[in-house]
Amino acid sequence: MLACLPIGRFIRLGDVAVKSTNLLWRCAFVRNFVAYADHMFDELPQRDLSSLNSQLSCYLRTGNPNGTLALFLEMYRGSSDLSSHTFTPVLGACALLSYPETGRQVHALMIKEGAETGTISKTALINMYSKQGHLVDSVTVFESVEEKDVVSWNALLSGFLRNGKGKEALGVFSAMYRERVEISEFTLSSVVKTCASLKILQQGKQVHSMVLVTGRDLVVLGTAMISFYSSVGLISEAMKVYVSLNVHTDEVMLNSLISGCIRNRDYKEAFLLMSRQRPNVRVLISSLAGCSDNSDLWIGKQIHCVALRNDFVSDSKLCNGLMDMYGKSGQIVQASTLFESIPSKSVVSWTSMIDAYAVNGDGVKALEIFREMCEEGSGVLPNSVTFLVVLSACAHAGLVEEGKECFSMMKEKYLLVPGTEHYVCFIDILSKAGDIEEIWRLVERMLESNNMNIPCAIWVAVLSACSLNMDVTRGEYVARRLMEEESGPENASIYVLVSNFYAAIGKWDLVEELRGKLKHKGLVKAAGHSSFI
DNA sequence: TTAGGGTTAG
Repeated sequence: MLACLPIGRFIRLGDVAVKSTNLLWRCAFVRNFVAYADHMFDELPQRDLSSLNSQLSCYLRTGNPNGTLALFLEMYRGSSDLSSHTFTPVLGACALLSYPETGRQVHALMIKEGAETGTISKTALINMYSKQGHLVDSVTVFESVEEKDVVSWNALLSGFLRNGKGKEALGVFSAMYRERVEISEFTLSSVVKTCASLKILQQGKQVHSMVLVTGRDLVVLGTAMISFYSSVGLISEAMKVYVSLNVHTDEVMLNSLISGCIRNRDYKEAFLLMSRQRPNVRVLISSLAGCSDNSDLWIGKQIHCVALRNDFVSDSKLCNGLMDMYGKSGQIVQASTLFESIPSKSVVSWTSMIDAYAVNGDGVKALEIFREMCEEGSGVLPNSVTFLVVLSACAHAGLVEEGKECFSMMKEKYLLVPGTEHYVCFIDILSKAGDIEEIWRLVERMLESNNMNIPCAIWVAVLSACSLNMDVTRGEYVARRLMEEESGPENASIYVLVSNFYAAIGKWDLVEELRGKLKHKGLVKAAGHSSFI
């Protein structure tokens, strides 16, 4: 990987705003940096390397990553004296601000300065890459760590978790056992969260036992356990954890339990718990998310009232939550009124509003808001979630040309790489328009560029398209590929899909064969064993 | 100087 890094292309940070063609970077740079660079450093009493490094991490710790980057820029301009202690907070700031190119450039500079070696520096790189979604780079750095410690392992584990790779995160946990790494409370915390994201009850209970055995950081780990039990629908178990810990003053823990109660529709308990502390913005936002998921307008309105009484409605994140709740409950007028009331609309505000129109069946209005967002005056740029929402709106409303336009705009104007979900959505748009030829051209391009490796979800979308458009030959090809690649009983939905395709084209013998196989697989039970070891 | 618990959009 190191050979691929842009050392030769390293540009002074100060010049990047002019030279980079990356639109996102350019906007972020102009908006955030210039104000800092001019004012902040003359007042520093000492300017030796050690005090400057402390200042860098101080900015980061106090929630001012722009300050970290601005000071680094100043140091880079004024001195060639940089140490590994300089780079770790800078990498943290890059990760926080989502400056992908800057992170790579800092990595390149670390190599140039000889500051890239050592477990701590490399762990900071593992985190930076994983926080920016570059898991492959993160893993490559991890593999290059000569003396891996529990922190570098934990960084790898939480990196997988952060990027939605729960199974891989559990794989890291197993590897830690194999390698006899002494796990820490940080490891357990990430594993609990992984179990929650995968909604795997048995493994989560196993980790709960480990938590009880270690007996460390029970407030933090207890909160993670409360979230876990809430997410698998066992709010009574979450409550037991809360009661057993006998810690009733920790706001984070109480917030977790309250939003868990809302998510599990235990409203009486939620409001009882809420009365134990002064309401705070965070608990209302997470409770609203629960209402959105449950489409529970009545409770959402109650929370809106609590927010009004406590003067929280000036908080734009809370407004986003309210807007989403109203949108998902079909109250488009209320959602729109809230949207208009937000003075500085973020990409989340815009995306929520677009989605509200989309899920209420008004694809045309969703596109109108999207276009408004893309105008220069809006001050925000659409991201990959925005495009997913817009493509989904086009798919549902049958807006084929608009969908095509958005898909190419995403790649060409906003330099965003479409993910699997975007392709699935786009294939759906083309399928509904009957354009199976265009779908196939897309598949062929993906086969060429991805070295024959296309995610299963995309093949599923293509097979649905073949089914809908009665393309028997290509459908059979896709069905064969899917059956070759997918073999576990956990993929029963693939069997059903392929079987439905054969039914649609009248090949009943194959339908029967598949149903037999599915039945057989369903009867095969795995031998009992520990889930992790 | 590195990792963990409760917030908003898919």
